[in-house]
Amino acid sequence: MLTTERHQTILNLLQDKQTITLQDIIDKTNASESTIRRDLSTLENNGELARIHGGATLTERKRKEYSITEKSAKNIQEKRAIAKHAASFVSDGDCIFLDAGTTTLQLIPFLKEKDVVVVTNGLTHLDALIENDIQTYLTGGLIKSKTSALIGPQAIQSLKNYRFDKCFLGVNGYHILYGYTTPDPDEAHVKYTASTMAKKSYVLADHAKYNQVSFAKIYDLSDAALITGNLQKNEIQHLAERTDVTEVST
Amino acid sequence: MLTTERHQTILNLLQDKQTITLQDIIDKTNASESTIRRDLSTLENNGELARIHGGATLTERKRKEYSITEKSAKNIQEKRAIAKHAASFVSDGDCIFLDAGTTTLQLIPFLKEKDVVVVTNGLTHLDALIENDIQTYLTGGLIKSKTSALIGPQAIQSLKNYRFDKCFLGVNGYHILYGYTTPDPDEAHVKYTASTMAKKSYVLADHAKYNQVSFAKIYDLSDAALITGNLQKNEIQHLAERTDVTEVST
DNA sequence: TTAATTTTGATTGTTTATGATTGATTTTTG
DNA sequence: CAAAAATCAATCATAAACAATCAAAATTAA
Repeated sequence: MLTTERHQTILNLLQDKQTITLQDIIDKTNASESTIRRDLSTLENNGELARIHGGATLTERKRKEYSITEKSAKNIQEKRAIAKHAASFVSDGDCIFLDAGTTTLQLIPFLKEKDVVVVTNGLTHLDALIENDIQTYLTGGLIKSKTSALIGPQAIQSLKNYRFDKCFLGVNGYHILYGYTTPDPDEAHVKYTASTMAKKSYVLADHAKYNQVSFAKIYDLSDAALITGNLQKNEIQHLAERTDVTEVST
Repeated sequence: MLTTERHQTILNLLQDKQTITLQDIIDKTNASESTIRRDLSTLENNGELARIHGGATLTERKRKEYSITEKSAKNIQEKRAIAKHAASFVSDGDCIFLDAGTTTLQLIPFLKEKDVVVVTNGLTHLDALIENDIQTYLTGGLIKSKTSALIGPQAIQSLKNYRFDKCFLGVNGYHILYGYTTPDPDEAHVKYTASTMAKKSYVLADHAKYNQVSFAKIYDLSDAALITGNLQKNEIQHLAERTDVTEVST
Protein backbone atom coordinates (compact mmCIF):
# COMPACT_ATOMS: atom_id res chain seq x y z
CA MET A 1 0.00 0.00 0.00
CA LEU A 2 1.35 3.36 -1.03
CA THR A 3 2.06 6.01 1.52
CA THR A 4 -0.36 8.49 0.03
CA GLU A 5 -3.01 5.81 -0.19
CA ARG A 6 -2.56 5.12 3.47
CA HIS A 7 -2.81 8.79 4.24
CA GLN A 8 -6.03 9.03 2.30
CA THR A 9 -7.41 6.00 4.06
CA ILE A 10 -6.67 7.55 7.40
CA LEU A 11 -8.36 10.79 6.47
CA ASN A 12 -11.38 8.95 5.15
CA LEU A 13 -11.70 6.96 8.32
CA LEU A 14 -11.54 10.18 10.26
CA GLN A 15 -14.30 11.78 8.25
CA ASP A 16 -16.53 8.86 8.98
CA LYS A 17 -15.79 8.43 12.63
CA GLN A 18 -14.59 11.76 13.92
CA THR A 19 -11.89 10.10 16.00
CA ILE A 20 -9.96 6.92 15.41
CA THR A 21 -7.58 4.80 17.39
CA LEU A 22 -4.15 3.89 16.22
CA GLN A 23 -5.10 0.24 16.40
CA ASP A 24 -8.06 0.84 14.11
CA ILE A 25 -5.80 2.27 11.47
CA ILE A 26 -3.32 -0.55 11.82
CA ASP A 27 -6.09 -3.07 11.24
CA LYS A 28 -7.41 -1.27 8.21
CA THR A 29 -4.06 -0.70 6.55
CA ASN A 30 -2.01 -3.69 7.64
CA ALA A 31 0.88 -1.36 8.32
CA SER A 32 3.00 -1.39 11.41
CA GLU A 33 2.48 0.77 14.41
CA SER A 34 5.60 2.77 13.67
CA THR A 35 4.45 3.56 10.17
CA ILE A 36 1.08 4.75 11.28
CA ARG A 37 2.66 6.93 13.94
CA ARG A 38 4.81 8.50 11.30
CA ASP A 39 1.76 9.00 9.09
CA LEU A 40 -0.15 10.69 11.85
CA SER A 41 2.82 12.86 12.58
CA THR A 42 3.06 13.93 8.95
CA LEU A 43 -0.63 14.56 8.58
CA GLU A 44 -0.64 16.57 11.74
CA ASN A 45 2.11 18.79 10.41
CA ASN A 46 0.06 19.31 7.27
CA GLY A 47 -2.85 20.40 9.41
CA GLU A 48 -5.02 17.53 8.23
CA LEU A 49 -5.71 16.14 11.65
CA ALA A 50 -4.85 16.47 15.31
CA ARG A 51 -3.11 13.70 17.14
CA ILE A 52 -4.47 12.67 20.48
CA HIS A 53 -3.26 10.08 22.90
CA GLY A 54 -4.25 6.76 21.38
CA GLY A 55 -5.12 7.97 17.92
CA ALA A 56 -6.21 11.05 16.04
CA THR A 57 -9.12 13.39 15.64
CA LEU A 58 -10.29 15.94 13.12
CA THR A 59 -9.05 19.46 13.67
CA GLU A 60 -11.66 22.00 14.64
CA ARG A 61 -11.43 23.54 11.21
CA LYS A 62 -11.78 20.30 9.32
CA ARG A 63 -14.60 19.18 11.56
CA LYS A 64 -16.62 22.20 10.58
CA GLU A 65 -16.07 21.51 6.92
CA TYR A 66 -17.59 18.10 7.29
CA SER A 67 -20.25 18.84 9.89
CA ILE A 68 -22.22 20.42 7.10
CA THR A 69 -22.97 16.96 5.91
CA GLU A 70 -24.12 14.58 8.57
CA LYS A 71 -21.86 11.69 9.28
CA SER A 72 -24.21 9.31 11.00
CA ALA A 73 -25.28 7.67 7.80
CA LYS A 74 -24.05 4.35 6.55
CA ASN A 75 -21.66 3.97 3.65
CA ILE A 76 -20.95 7.65 3.92
CA GLN A 77 -17.75 7.38 1.97
CA GLU A 78 -19.41 5.67 -0.89
CA LYS A 79 -22.28 8.13 -0.79
CA ARG A 80 -19.90 11.02 -0.91
CA ALA A 81 -18.07 9.51 -3.85
CA ILE A 82 -21.36 8.94 -5.65
CA ALA A 83 -22.41 12.49 -4.91
CA LYS A 84 -19.12 13.85 -6.12
CA HIS A 85 -19.53 12.05 -9.38
CA ALA A 86 -23.11 13.19 -9.70
CA ALA A 87 -21.93 16.75 -9.21
CA SER A 88 -19.77 16.43 -12.28
CA PHE A 89 -22.97 16.30 -14.34
CA VAL A 90 -24.06 19.67 -13.02
CA SER A 91 -23.29 22.69 -15.17
CA ASP A 92 -22.95 26.29 -14.18
CA GLY A 93 -26.30 27.98 -13.93
CA ASP A 94 -28.34 24.77 -13.81
CA CYS A 95 -31.63 24.60 -12.01
CA ILE A 96 -31.72 21.32 -10.19
CA PHE A 97 -34.08 19.39 -7.99
CA LEU A 98 -32.53 17.78 -4.95
CA ASP A 99 -34.52 15.02 -3.36
CA ALA A 100 -34.59 14.51 0.39
CA GLY A 101 -32.18 11.89 1.75
CA THR A 102 -28.67 11.32 2.98
CA THR A 103 -27.08 10.55 -0.36
CA THR A 104 -28.36 13.67 -2.04
CA LEU A 105 -27.28 15.64 1.02
CA GLN A 106 -23.71 14.77 0.17
CA LEU A 107 -24.13 16.49 -3.13
CA ILE A 108 -24.50 19.93 -1.63
CA PRO A 109 -20.88 20.81 -0.86
CA PHE A 110 -19.98 20.01 -4.45
CA LEU A 111 -22.55 22.46 -5.74
CA LYS A 112 -21.02 25.42 -4.04
CA GLU A 113 -18.84 26.49 -6.93
CA LYS A 114 -21.46 25.88 -9.59
CA ASP A 115 -23.82 28.82 -9.24
CA VAL A 116 -26.91 26.66 -9.36
CA VAL A 117 -30.46 27.18 -8.21
CA VAL A 118 -31.75 24.35 -6.07
CA VAL A 119 -35.30 23.25 -5.43
CA THR A 120 -35.69 20.68 -2.70
CA ASN A 121 -38.28 18.95 -0.56
CA GLY A 122 -35.74 17.92 2.07
CA LEU A 123 -35.75 19.97 5.23
CA THR A 124 -32.52 18.41 6.41
CA HIS A 125 -30.78 19.91 3.41
CA LEU A 126 -31.52 23.46 4.36
CA ASP A 127 -28.66 24.06 6.75
CA ALA A 128 -26.12 22.78 4.29
CA LEU A 129 -27.66 24.72 1.42
CA ILE A 130 -27.72 27.97 3.33
CA GLU A 131 -24.23 27.39 4.66
CA ASN A 132 -22.98 26.87 1.13
CA ASP A 133 -24.72 29.99 0.00
CA ILE A 134 -26.89 28.30 -2.59
CA GLN A 135 -30.07 29.94 -3.79
CA THR A 136 -32.78 27.58 -2.62
CA TYR A 137 -36.46 27.11 -3.18
CA LEU A 138 -38.49 24.80 -1.04
CA THR A 139 -41.48 22.89 -2.31
CA GLY A 140 -44.50 23.25 -0.10
CA GLY A 141 -46.38 20.40 1.44
CA LEU A 142 -46.96 18.34 4.53
CA ILE A 143 -43.94 17.71 6.70
CA LYS A 144 -43.36 14.02 7.11
CA SER A 145 -41.64 14.17 10.45
CA LYS A 146 -39.84 10.84 10.18
CA THR A 147 -37.79 11.81 7.16
CA SER A 148 -38.26 15.58 7.30
CA ALA A 149 -39.41 15.50 3.72
CA LEU A 150 -42.23 17.52 2.23
CA ILE A 151 -44.90 15.37 0.64
CA GLY A 152 -48.52 15.33 -0.43
CA PRO A 153 -50.55 17.08 -3.12
CA GLN A 154 -49.21 20.49 -2.17
CA ALA A 155 -45.67 19.27 -2.74
CA ILE A 156 -46.67 17.81 -6.07
CA GLN A 157 -48.42 20.96 -7.14
CA SER A 158 -45.60 23.27 -6.22
CA LEU A 159 -43.18 21.05 -8.12
CA LYS A 160 -45.23 21.67 -11.23
CA ASN A 161 -44.27 25.32 -11.07
CA TYR A 162 -40.69 24.50 -11.89
CA ARG A 163 -38.67 23.09 -14.76
CA PHE A 164 -35.36 21.49 -13.88
CA ASP A 165 -32.24 20.96 -15.89
CA LYS A 166 -31.39 18.01 -13.70
CA CYS A 167 -33.09 16.07 -10.98
CA PHE A 168 -31.21 14.05 -8.36
CA LEU A 169 -33.16 11.43 -6.48
CA GLY A 170 -32.48 9.06 -3.65
CA VAL A 171 -34.23 5.69 -3.45
CA ASN A 172 -34.44 2.81 -1.03
CA GLY A 173 -33.90 0.13 -3.61
CA TYR A 174 -33.20 -0.45 -7.26
CA HIS A 175 -33.95 -3.72 -8.95
CA ILE A 176 -33.53 -4.95 -12.49
CA LEU A 177 -37.13 -6.05 -12.72
CA TYR A 178 -38.93 -3.86 -10.22
CA GLY A 179 -37.15 -0.59 -10.92
CA TYR A 180 -36.64 2.14 -8.32
CA THR A 181 -38.63 1.82 -5.13
CA THR A 182 -39.10 3.61 -1.82
CA PRO A 183 -41.29 2.79 1.22
CA ASP A 184 -43.71 5.72 1.16
CA PRO A 185 -46.06 6.08 -1.84
CA ASP A 186 -46.33 9.81 -1.19
CA GLU A 187 -42.60 10.20 -1.40
CA ALA A 188 -42.52 8.05 -4.49
CA HIS A 189 -45.05 10.34 -6.08
CA VAL A 190 -42.96 13.40 -5.27
CA LYS A 191 -39.89 11.78 -6.78
CA TYR A 192 -41.78 10.78 -9.87
CA THR A 193 -43.24 14.23 -10.34
CA ALA A 194 -39.89 15.92 -9.89
CA SER A 195 -38.49 13.65 -12.57
CA THR A 196 -41.20 14.53 -15.03
CA MET A 197 -40.35 18.19 -14.62
CA ALA A 198 -36.66 17.61 -15.32
CA LYS A 199 -34.79 17.33 -18.58
CA LYS A 200 -32.64 14.60 -17.11
CA SER A 201 -32.97 12.48 -13.99
CA TYR A 202 -30.31 10.80 -11.93
CA VAL A 203 -30.81 8.31 -9.15
CA LEU A 204 -28.09 8.19 -6.52
CA ALA A 205 -27.91 4.93 -4.61
CA ASP A 206 -25.14 3.12 -2.80
CA HIS A 207 -24.48 -0.56 -3.37
CA ALA A 208 -26.64 -1.59 -0.42
CA LYS A 209 -29.65 -0.65 -2.51
CA TYR A 210 -28.72 -3.10 -5.26
CA ASN A 211 -31.58 -5.42 -6.09
CA GLN A 212 -33.51 -4.20 -3.09
CA VAL A 213 -37.23 -3.75 -3.44
CA SER A 214 -39.34 -1.45 -1.33
CA PHE A 215 -43.09 -0.90 -1.27
CA ALA A 216 -43.74 1.95 -3.65
CA LYS A 217 -42.40 1.99 -7.18
CA ILE A 218 -41.17 5.26 -8.58
CA TYR A 219 -40.48 4.11 -12.10
CA ASP A 220 -38.39 1.68 -14.15
CA LEU A 221 -34.63 1.51 -14.13
CA SER A 222 -34.49 2.95 -17.62
CA ASP A 223 -36.33 6.11 -16.60
CA ALA A 224 -33.32 7.62 -14.87
CA ALA A 225 -29.57 7.39 -15.05
CA LEU A 226 -28.20 5.44 -12.12
CA ILE A 227 -25.13 6.47 -10.17
CA THR A 228 -24.04 3.83 -7.73
CA GLY A 229 -20.90 2.35 -6.21
CA ASN A 230 -18.83 -0.70 -5.37
CA LEU A 231 -20.59 -3.28 -7.49
CA GLN A 232 -19.21 -6.39 -9.12
CA LYS A 233 -18.49 -6.52 -12.82
CA ASN A 234 -21.41 -8.77 -13.68
CA GLU A 235 -23.81 -6.72 -11.60
CA ILE A 236 -22.84 -3.63 -13.52
CA GLN A 237 -23.29 -5.45 -16.79
CA HIS A 238 -26.79 -6.53 -15.91
CA LEU A 239 -27.67 -2.99 -14.99
CA ALA A 240 -26.02 -1.53 -18.07
CA GLU A 241 -28.34 -3.58 -20.24
CA ARG A 242 -31.28 -1.78 -18.70
CA THR A 243 -30.19 1.75 -18.08
CA ASP A 244 -27.47 4.32 -18.18
CA VAL A 245 -25.34 3.39 -15.17
CA THR A 246 -22.21 4.87 -13.64
CA GLU A 247 -20.31 3.10 -10.92
CA VAL A 248 -17.75 4.63 -8.59
CA SER A 249 -15.43 2.62 -6.37
CA THR A 250 -14.16 3.63 -2.96
CA MET B 1 -12.54 4.49 24.23
CA LEU B 2 -10.28 7.44 23.64
CA THR B 3 -9.90 10.12 26.26
CA THR B 4 -11.13 12.89 24.04
CA GLU B 5 -14.07 10.78 22.95
CA ARG B 6 -15.01 10.31 26.55
CA HIS B 7 -14.73 14.03 27.16
CA GLN B 8 -17.00 14.71 24.24
CA THR B 9 -19.48 12.15 25.48
CA ILE B 10 -19.57 13.82 28.86
CA LEU B 11 -20.14 17.24 27.36
CA ASN B 12 -22.89 15.91 25.13
CA LEU B 13 -24.62 14.31 28.06
CA LEU B 14 -24.41 17.60 29.89
CA GLN B 15 -25.96 19.56 27.08
CA ASP B 16 -28.85 17.16 27.02
CA LYS B 17 -29.49 16.93 30.70
CA GLN B 18 -28.02 20.06 32.23
CA THR B 19 -26.57 18.05 35.14
CA ILE B 20 -25.28 14.50 35.30
CA THR B 21 -24.17 12.12 38.00
CA LEU B 22 -20.83 10.45 38.06
CA GLN B 23 -22.50 7.07 37.97
CA ASP B 24 -24.37 8.03 34.82
CA ILE B 25 -21.14 8.80 33.07
CA ILE B 26 -19.54 5.61 34.29
CA ASP B 27 -22.43 3.60 32.85
CA LYS B 28 -22.31 5.37 29.54
CA THR B 29 -18.58 5.16 29.07
CA ASN B 30 -17.65 1.93 30.82
CA ALA B 31 -14.70 3.72 32.38
CA SER B 32 -13.70 3.54 36.00
CA GLU B 33 -14.70 6.02 38.64
CA SER B 34 -11.17 7.31 38.92
CA THR B 35 -10.98 8.01 35.23
CA ILE B 36 -14.23 9.89 35.15
CA ARG B 37 -13.18 11.96 38.15
CA ARG B 38 -10.02 12.87 36.36
CA ASP B 39 -12.02 13.74 33.26
CA LEU B 40 -14.33 16.00 35.19
CA SER B 41 -11.35 17.63 36.81
CA THR B 42 -9.75 18.30 33.45
CA LEU B 43 -12.91 19.59 31.87
CA GLU B 44 -13.51 21.83 34.85
CA ASN B 45 -10.07 23.35 34.45
CA ASN B 46 -10.86 23.99 30.81
CA GLY B 47 -13.99 25.80 31.87
CA GLU B 48 -16.20 23.31 30.05
CA LEU B 49 -18.25 22.38 33.07
CA ALA B 50 -18.56 22.82 36.82
CA ARG B 51 -18.15 19.92 39.16
CA ILE B 52 -20.75 19.43 41.82
CA HIS B 53 -20.98 16.85 44.54
CA GLY B 54 -21.93 13.63 42.83
CA GLY B 55 -21.43 14.76 39.27
CA ALA B 56 -21.19 17.83 37.11
CA THR B 57 -23.24 20.65 35.71
CA LEU B 58 -22.95 23.24 32.99
CA THR B 59 -21.14 26.40 33.99
CA GLU B 60 -23.19 29.55 34.18
CA ARG B 61 -21.37 30.82 31.13
CA LYS B 62 -21.94 27.70 29.04
CA ARG B 63 -25.56 27.50 30.07
CA LYS B 64 -26.08 30.99 28.80
CA GLU B 65 -24.40 30.12 25.54
CA TYR B 66 -26.93 27.41 24.92
CA SER B 67 -30.00 29.19 26.13
CA ILE B 68 -29.04 32.30 24.25
CA THR B 69 -30.03 30.72 21.00
CA GLU B 70 -33.58 30.44 22.21
CA LYS B 71 -33.99 33.50 24.31
CA SER B 72 -31.83 35.97 22.46
CA ALA B 73 -34.82 37.88 21.21
CA LYS B 74 -35.88 41.09 22.81
CA ASN B 75 -38.93 41.41 24.98
CA ILE B 76 -39.25 37.68 25.13
CA GLN B 77 -41.46 37.79 28.20
CA GLU B 78 -43.84 40.13 26.55
CA LYS B 79 -43.83 38.16 23.34
CA ARG B 80 -44.66 34.99 25.18
CA ALA B 81 -47.51 36.70 27.02
CA ILE B 82 -48.84 38.03 23.75
CA ALA B 83 -48.55 34.60 22.19
CA LYS B 84 -50.32 32.98 25.11
CA HIS B 85 -53.19 35.35 24.76
CA ALA B 86 -53.31 34.83 21.03
CA ALA B 87 -53.51 31.09 21.64
CA SER B 88 -56.71 31.60 23.59
CA PHE B 89 -58.37 32.54 20.32
CA VAL B 90 -57.50 29.19 18.81
CA SER B 91 -60.15 26.50 18.90
CA ASP B 92 -59.79 22.76 18.73
CA GLY B 93 -59.44 21.57 15.18
CA ASP B 94 -58.61 24.97 13.72
CA CYS B 95 -56.46 25.32 10.65
CA ILE B 96 -54.17 28.24 11.23
CA PHE B 97 -51.46 30.10 9.41
CA LEU B 98 -48.39 30.93 11.42
CA ASP B 99 -46.21 33.66 10.04
CA ALA B 100 -42.43 33.55 10.34
CA GLY B 101 -40.93 35.53 13.23
CA THR B 102 -39.98 35.36 16.88
CA THR B 103 -43.32 36.41 18.30
CA THR B 104 -45.32 33.83 16.40
CA LEU B 105 -42.72 31.25 17.39
CA GLN B 106 -43.79 31.70 20.99
CA LEU B 107 -47.29 30.65 20.03
CA ILE B 108 -46.32 27.10 19.20
CA PRO B 109 -46.07 25.58 22.69
CA PHE B 110 -49.57 26.82 23.43
CA LEU B 111 -50.95 25.02 20.40
CA LYS B 112 -49.88 21.61 21.57
CA GLU B 113 -53.13 20.72 23.31
CA LYS B 114 -55.37 22.16 20.62
CA ASP B 115 -55.21 19.58 17.85
CA VAL B 116 -54.67 22.17 15.16
CA VAL B 117 -53.23 22.00 11.68
CA VAL B 118 -50.56 24.60 11.04
CA VAL B 119 -49.39 26.09 7.80
CA THR B 120 -46.28 28.19 8.04
CA ASN B 121 -43.65 29.92 5.94
CA GLY B 122 -41.18 30.12 8.82
CA LEU B 123 -38.38 27.58 8.73
CA THR B 124 -37.31 28.45 12.26
CA HIS B 125 -40.68 27.21 13.47
CA LEU B 126 -40.20 23.69 12.23
CA ASP B 127 -38.24 22.29 15.14
CA ALA B 128 -40.75 23.58 17.65
CA LEU B 129 -43.70 22.38 15.58
CA ILE B 130 -42.31 18.92 15.16
CA GLU B 131 -41.30 18.74 18.80
CA ASN B 132 -44.82 19.66 19.83
CA ASP B 133 -46.22 17.04 17.52
CA ILE B 134 -48.27 19.44 15.45
CA GLN B 135 -49.34 18.52 11.95
CA THR B 136 -47.53 21.02 9.80
CA TYR B 137 -47.62 22.13 6.20
CA LEU B 138 -44.97 24.34 4.75
CA THR B 139 -45.61 26.82 2.02
CA GLY B 140 -43.16 26.57 -0.82
CA GLY B 141 -41.01 29.37 -2.10
CA LEU B 142 -37.63 30.98 -2.07
CA ILE B 143 -35.72 30.78 1.17
CA LYS B 144 -34.83 34.23 2.36
CA SER B 145 -31.75 33.29 4.28
CA LYS B 146 -31.71 36.30 6.58
CA THR B 147 -35.02 35.54 8.20
CA SER B 148 -35.41 31.90 7.12
CA ALA B 149 -38.80 32.76 5.72
CA LEU B 150 -40.28 31.44 2.51
CA ILE B 151 -41.25 34.19 0.11
CA GLY B 152 -41.92 34.94 -3.52
CA PRO B 153 -44.60 33.98 -6.02
CA GLN B 154 -44.32 30.29 -5.18
CA ALA B 155 -45.08 31.05 -1.56
CA ILE B 156 -48.04 33.18 -2.57
CA GLN B 157 -49.35 30.53 -4.88
CA SER B 158 -49.09 27.72 -2.40
CA LEU B 159 -50.90 29.83 0.18
CA LYS B 160 -53.83 30.04 -2.16
CA ASN B 161 -54.31 26.31 -1.80
CA TYR B 162 -55.36 26.71 1.79
CA ARG B 163 -58.18 28.27 3.74
CA PHE B 164 -57.44 29.20 7.33
CA ASP B 165 -59.67 29.61 10.33
CA LYS B 166 -57.15 31.98 11.81
CA CYS B 167 -54.00 33.67 10.69
CA PHE B 168 -51.31 34.94 13.06
CA LEU B 169 -48.86 37.47 11.71
CA GLY B 170 -45.80 39.22 12.98
CA VAL B 171 -44.91 42.72 11.82
CA ASN B 172 -42.07 45.17 12.24
CA GLY B 173 -44.25 48.14 12.97
CA TYR B 174 -47.84 49.21 13.45
CA HIS B 175 -48.92 52.78 13.11
CA ILE B 176 -52.27 54.51 13.45
CA LEU B 177 -51.97 56.13 10.06
CA TYR B 178 -49.67 53.85 8.12
CA GLY B 179 -51.00 50.52 9.31
CA TYR B 180 -48.91 47.34 9.59
CA THR B 181 -45.52 47.43 7.94
CA THR B 182 -42.48 45.21 7.46
CA PRO B 183 -39.17 45.83 5.67
CA ASP B 184 -39.42 43.34 2.84
CA PRO B 185 -42.18 43.80 0.23
CA ASP B 186 -42.07 40.10 -0.57
CA GLU B 187 -42.71 39.21 3.03
CA ALA B 188 -45.45 41.81 3.20
CA HIS B 189 -47.07 40.20 0.23
CA VAL B 190 -46.98 36.78 1.85
CA LYS B 191 -48.54 38.16 5.02
CA TYR B 192 -51.21 39.93 3.07
CA THR B 193 -52.06 36.86 1.04
CA ALA B 194 -52.20 34.64 4.12
CA SER B 195 -54.65 37.09 5.63
CA THR B 196 -56.93 37.04 2.65
CA MET B 197 -57.16 33.27 2.91
CA ALA B 198 -58.15 33.41 6.58
CA LYS B 199 -61.50 33.96 8.21
CA LYS B 200 -59.85 36.07 10.88
CA SER B 201 -56.43 37.64 11.14
CA TYR B 202 -54.40 38.57 14.18
CA VAL B 203 -51.25 40.60 14.31
CA LEU B 204 -48.90 39.88 17.20
CA ALA B 205 -46.55 42.74 18.05
CA ASP B 206 -44.79 43.82 21.20
CA HIS B 207 -44.86 47.43 22.38
CA ALA B 208 -41.57 48.22 20.64
CA LYS B 209 -43.49 48.11 17.37
CA TYR B 210 -45.91 50.81 18.46
CA ASN B 211 -46.10 53.63 15.95
CA GLN B 212 -43.15 52.22 14.08
CA VAL B 213 -43.18 52.38 10.31
CA SER B 214 -41.22 50.08 8.04
CA PHE B 215 -40.85 50.07 4.27
CA ALA B 216 -43.59 47.80 2.99
CA LYS B 217 -47.18 48.16 4.06
CA ILE B 218 -49.19 44.99 4.64
CA TYR B 219 -52.55 46.61 5.21
CA ASP B 220 -54.39 48.99 7.51
CA LEU B 221 -54.73 48.61 11.22
CA SER B 222 -58.38 47.75 10.87
CA ASP B 223 -57.69 44.77 8.65
CA ALA B 224 -56.50 42.59 11.50
CA ALA B 225 -57.02 42.29 15.21
CA LEU B 226 -53.98 43.52 17.09
CA ILE B 227 -52.55 41.75 20.11
CA THR B 228 -49.83 43.76 21.78
CA GLY B 229 -48.45 44.52 25.22
CA ASN B 230 -47.36 47.06 27.80
CA LEU B 231 -48.85 50.18 26.28
CA GLN B 232 -50.12 53.30 28.00
CA LYS B 233 -53.80 53.94 28.44
CA ASN B 234 -54.02 56.70 25.86
CA GLU B 235 -52.05 54.68 23.33
CA ILE B 236 -54.50 51.85 23.66
CA GLN B 237 -57.39 54.24 23.28
CA HIS B 238 -56.01 55.63 20.06
CA LEU B 239 -55.58 52.15 18.71
CA ALA B 240 -58.97 51.01 19.87
CA GLU B 241 -60.59 53.71 17.76
CA ARG B 242 -59.08 52.11 14.68
CA THR B 243 -59.10 48.40 15.26
CA ASP B 244 -59.85 45.51 17.53
CA VAL B 245 -56.97 45.61 20.00
CA THR B 246 -55.99 43.46 22.96
CA GLU B 247 -53.25 44.47 25.33
CA VAL B 248 -51.44 42.20 27.77
CA SER B 249 -49.18 43.46 30.56
CA THR B 250 -46.13 41.71 31.92
C1' DT C 1 24.08 -3.96 -11.72
C1' DT C 2 25.51 -1.26 -7.64
C1' DA C 3 25.15 2.56 -4.54
C1' DA C 4 22.33 5.97 -2.40
C1' DT C 5 18.04 7.09 -0.57
C1' DT C 6 13.70 6.34 1.34
C1' DT C 7 10.47 3.67 3.67
C1' DT C 8 9.42 0.32 6.88
C1' DG C 9 9.03 -2.56 11.16
C1' DA C 10 11.13 -4.00 15.45
C1' DT C 11 13.13 -2.58 19.82
C1' DT C 12 14.25 0.45 23.44
C1' DG C 13 13.39 3.30 27.46
C1' DT C 14 10.11 7.03 28.65
C1' DT C 15 5.76 9.13 29.27
C1' DT C 16 0.89 8.96 29.91
C1' DA C 17 -3.53 6.93 31.09
C1' DT C 18 -5.97 3.80 33.86
C1' DG C 19 -8.27 1.33 37.73
C1' DA C 20 -7.96 -0.21 42.47
C1' DT C 21 -7.26 1.16 47.13
C1' DT C 22 -6.95 4.12 50.96
C1' DG C 23 -8.37 7.45 54.17
C1' DA C 24 -10.52 12.15 54.25
C1' DT C 25 -14.58 14.90 53.40
C1' DT C 26 -19.24 15.83 52.48
C1' DT C 27 -24.06 14.72 52.43
C1' DT C 28 -27.89 12.23 54.01
C1' DT C 29 -30.59 10.03 57.46
C1' DG C 30 -32.48 8.92 61.78
C1' DC D 1 -26.72 16.37 66.42
C1' DA D 2 -24.36 12.04 65.51
C1' DA D 3 -23.97 7.90 62.86
C1' DA D 4 -24.17 6.00 58.35
C1' DA D 5 -23.67 6.40 53.62
C1' DA D 6 -21.95 8.38 49.76
C1' DT D 7 -18.63 10.99 47.45
C1' DC D 8 -14.18 12.61 47.11
C1' DA D 9 -8.84 13.41 46.50
C1' DA D 10 -4.52 11.22 46.72
C1' DT D 11 -1.55 7.50 45.91
C1' DC D 12 0.28 3.53 43.57
C1' DA D 13 1.11 -0.33 40.50
C1' DT D 14 -0.05 -1.73 35.97
C1' DA D 15 -0.92 -1.30 31.32
C1' DA D 16 -1.05 1.27 27.26
C1' DA D 17 0.78 4.61 24.22
C1' DC D 18 4.67 7.22 23.02
C1' DA D 19 9.20 9.16 20.67
C1' DA D 20 13.65 7.85 19.38
C1' DT D 21 16.77 4.78 17.40
C1' DC D 22 18.45 1.36 14.26
C1' DA D 23 18.73 -2.25 10.97
C1' DA D 24 16.30 -4.49 7.18
C1' DA D 25 13.62 -3.95 3.06
C1' DA D 26 12.07 -1.41 -0.83
C1' DT D 27 12.71 2.11 -4.01
C1' DT D 28 15.28 5.17 -6.79
C1' DA D 29 19.41 6.93 -9.08
C1' DA D 30 23.66 6.30 -11.18
